Amino acid sequence: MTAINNECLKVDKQLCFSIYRLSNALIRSYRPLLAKLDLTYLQYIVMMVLWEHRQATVKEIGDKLSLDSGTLTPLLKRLDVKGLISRTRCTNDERVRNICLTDEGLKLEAVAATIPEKMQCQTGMGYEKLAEIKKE
Amino acid sequence: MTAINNECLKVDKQLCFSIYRLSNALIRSYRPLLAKLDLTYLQYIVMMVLWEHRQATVKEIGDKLSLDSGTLTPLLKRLDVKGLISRTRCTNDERVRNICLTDEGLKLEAVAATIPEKMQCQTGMGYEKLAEIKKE
DNA sequence: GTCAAGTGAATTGTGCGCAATGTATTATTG
DNA sequence: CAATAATACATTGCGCACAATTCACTTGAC
Repeated sequence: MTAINNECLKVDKQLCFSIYRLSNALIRSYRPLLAKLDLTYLQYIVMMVLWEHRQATVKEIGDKLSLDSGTLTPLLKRLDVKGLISRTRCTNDERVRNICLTDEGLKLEAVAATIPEKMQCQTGMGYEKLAEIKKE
Repeated sequence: MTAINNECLKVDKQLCFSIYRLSNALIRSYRPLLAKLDLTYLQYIVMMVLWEHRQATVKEIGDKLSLDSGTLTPLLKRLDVKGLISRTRCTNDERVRNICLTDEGLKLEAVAATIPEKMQCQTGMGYEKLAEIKKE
């Protein structure tokens, strides 16, 4: 009953907020599984890139995940402290960091491999529908 | 060619990560519009609850948005500092905070009302598809 | 009334997200 | 070759998310 009362200004109608809430909820549901690996969800995603490519630069990881160095640098330091990766400078181009899996990081893939199937109630369904929305 | 090489452990196949990335991208696209209101996306969402209900307790806002007091308390303090809300204690139950719009907070609705239509390229389409996925 | 349990917020600490800035290092241009 | 621009990270600072803890207050059992 106000001057405005715009339906579009109601939370329940917001597509963006629905996706935001869903994203939080999904990551939350990963948490107990990932606790066994001592990884956060984003750390798990970064490890996934490395399990697939064995090594990568910070920029390559950032491009792949749409994340910048402000997010990745501290995260990679934490993975380094955990002993899962090494962060050496490239000899050709000293600006570049070469992120490599350690043996321990490599071994973790076997443990992580059990996670997707435990989450498969979410994954596998609805994926095609997502692809459409993703195009914006 | 490793022992594991699980397709499910590839980032591109991850439904959760697609949603996470989409959520970040959508909120990023709101940022320039919200900068004119001096609000973050989450502050905008909380204001939306208040524009609709005029007042609410911290718990009510938290239930509506699936957020806890650890997130809301500092956010509400910032809205208070901006002069958009007041945070009084309930007289019946001193534990409860009553969050109310100020006149300035109320006025902001008129400015905010222009945002949904500017974002309507995203909103309005794909909404039905989302509803399916949201059910999990 | 008194004690125990429950509830609503606030606090603390860790880890993102991201803009803005800084710092080497490399590439380019005149 | 020197000056400039571009590149790859690192740093800083703010604002979420959320688990865990604490505090104040209320309610319920006796």
